[in-house]
Amino acid sequence: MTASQSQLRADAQENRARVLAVARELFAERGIDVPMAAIARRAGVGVATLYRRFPTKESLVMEAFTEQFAHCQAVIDKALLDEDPWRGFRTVIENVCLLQATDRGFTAAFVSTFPELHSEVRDRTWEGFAALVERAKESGQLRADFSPHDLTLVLLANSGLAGVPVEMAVAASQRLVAYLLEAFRTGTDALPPPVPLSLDLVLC
Amino acid sequence: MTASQSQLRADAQENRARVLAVARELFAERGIDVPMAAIARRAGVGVATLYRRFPTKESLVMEAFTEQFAHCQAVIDKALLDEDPWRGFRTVIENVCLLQATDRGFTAAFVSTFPELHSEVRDRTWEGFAALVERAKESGQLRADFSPHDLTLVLLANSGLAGVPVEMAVAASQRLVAYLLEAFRTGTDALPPPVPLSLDLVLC
DNA sequence: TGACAAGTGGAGACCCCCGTCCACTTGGCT
DNA sequence: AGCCAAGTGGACGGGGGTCTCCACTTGTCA
Repeated sequence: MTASQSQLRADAQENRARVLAVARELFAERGIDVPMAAIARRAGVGVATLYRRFPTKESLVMEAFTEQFAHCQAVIDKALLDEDPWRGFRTVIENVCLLQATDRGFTAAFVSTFPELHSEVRDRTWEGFAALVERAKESGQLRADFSPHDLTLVLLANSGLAGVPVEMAVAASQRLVAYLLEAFRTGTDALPPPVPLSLDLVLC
Repeated sequence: MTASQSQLRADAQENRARVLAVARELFAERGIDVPMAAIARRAGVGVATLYRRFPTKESLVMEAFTEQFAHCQAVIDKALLDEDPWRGFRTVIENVCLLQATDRGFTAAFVSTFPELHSEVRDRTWEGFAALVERAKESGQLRADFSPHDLTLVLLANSGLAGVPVEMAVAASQRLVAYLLEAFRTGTDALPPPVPLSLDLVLC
């Protein structure tokens, strides 16, 4: 029991965890633009504490979203094990888009922390997805001119929905994904119902 | 020749025009978040001049994008006159998405100035598009479960591409639109080529 | 229990934004 | 030519963001 996990004092360790939890909450709710002061306030600590644990805002963002990144990776890995190539492909797109629609900060965190520490993760993800695409094409269920780059296209498009209230964003995302999957495939399915989006909603 | 267009002094009139031109440029290039000071600087005037002509930033945005709004309206009106319902429908979506991909500030301007002065324009646009949808459905070329709200969905999705460099955004937008139109229709077309988007590009 | 390193919070330095104020300049009319 | 209202630009107030500094508190270990 010398250093169960780190040499942080017990109270400090607890504070750190609470900050991280609050950060995840607020980032998901309001995006990564929430002020550090807001996170500190809701966590019941001063800003200094926050900066002592996370030297920069970006490092906090990075740490806060690590589990989401891991989740994505897991989704892809699991999909590769699926016996039905199309179902694997579809599941990846659906899950990632759902995550994106649910967690407001996800995309921004993804891109803002991407170039740095995660290049290996990125490569692994990319390879995994490329393999998934290949499999799905070979099985004849995915159109031949689909490009792995289209994943980015989907992600970018789906990120455009981030502005609307969460439940709407989720519904809208589902419909968008359904449309796109239909275009990607060679069959036809029923779409989820239309979402009564209004342009007034786009900014907060 | 008493007051050819306004009672502004000649030099003031020229300054105003230059400010407006510069604003359009910068808004298109960098989005509506460009500082007023940047616009003033590039236009070769002081900020005061800028605020004298446009009491608030929003009014400048509004005025700068009026022609784009009008363009949208014109596109819809013209499409309603098209003898081929599907082509009209498709053209509207393609044109508006192209505008959106080309002009970085467009979407933000659209939504940020929408609630106020343009509600009548909005309604007219909406009605026009709804009619377009109806026509295209009746002709059997547009799927029956397409909702006019899906226009907003398309616009939101397409706005997600705003972050990447313009040429890429245009290409990406074209591919996205092609995918979506394919899903909206009942036929099949060749897609434009894949765009080698990388996630690193998303933020500037 | 006491000493001290580790931890803390709030004030404030620094920066960037919108919008205003005011002393100075300049176009246009007589 | 000369007057003056119209026009101008830069300094500045106010707000909000990130991150730092430092005097004070608190957990921990002997």
